[in-house]
Amino acid sequence: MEKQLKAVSDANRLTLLSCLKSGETCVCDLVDVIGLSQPAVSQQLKKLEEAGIVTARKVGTWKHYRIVEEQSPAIRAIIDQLETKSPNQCTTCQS
Amino acid sequence: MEKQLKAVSDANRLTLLSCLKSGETCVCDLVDVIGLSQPAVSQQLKKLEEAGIVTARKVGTWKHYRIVEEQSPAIRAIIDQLETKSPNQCTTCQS
DNA sequence: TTAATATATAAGCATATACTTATATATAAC
DNA sequence: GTTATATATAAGTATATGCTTATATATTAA
Repeated sequence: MEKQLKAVSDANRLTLLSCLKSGETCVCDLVDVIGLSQPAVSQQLKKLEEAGIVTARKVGTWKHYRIVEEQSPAIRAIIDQLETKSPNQCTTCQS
Repeated sequence: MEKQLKAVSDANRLTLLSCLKSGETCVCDLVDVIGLSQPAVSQQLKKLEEAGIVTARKVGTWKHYRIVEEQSPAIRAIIDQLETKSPNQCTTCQS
């Protein structure tokens, strides 16, 4: 429980989750939204993944992240409480 | 939201909340449970208080902390998911 | 095969966090 | 008033966190 809560208790990671609420999103689109460097976003996504909150699917060079459906009630409630944010989709990585 | 999540994403503070689920508890009893120094517990309680998750009532030299009833769904769900832990009550500060 | 692109990992660094010990404050007991 | 007790605050320090830049890896395109 602590690990999952640590994973979501960060403004940037909450923003990532807001974006992922709109559906599967590739890393490059998330980078545009967050306004951090690509490695920073990659590292944040890794934390969310290690906590079991998001998962990823590789499509060519791209990687599409999404929120794991099955969640504890607490994590579910946190995600539900986030606004949904729709990042612009880059033209290259639409699958 | 971030502030509240940061406040609860710590093992010791989650344990404090577990204890407070059993009802109003004075600091000295919480110190016994946590096994940290008294100042450490005091500081953790302050974080929870500043996040609006707990509140306190002073009774003489003692201070009784309790969980704030009204909570956002997310924080509510987190607290609900914690087990209830009943700390031993010290003989002096029973009010 | 070479160049370009998407993502991940590594290393370094600045800031945040969470303890500790020491001390302050407030109340109670004598 | 003096002493003891409960709690809070302050200062110091070790570790964790979250960026950055540089580099590695994998895939695609030419």
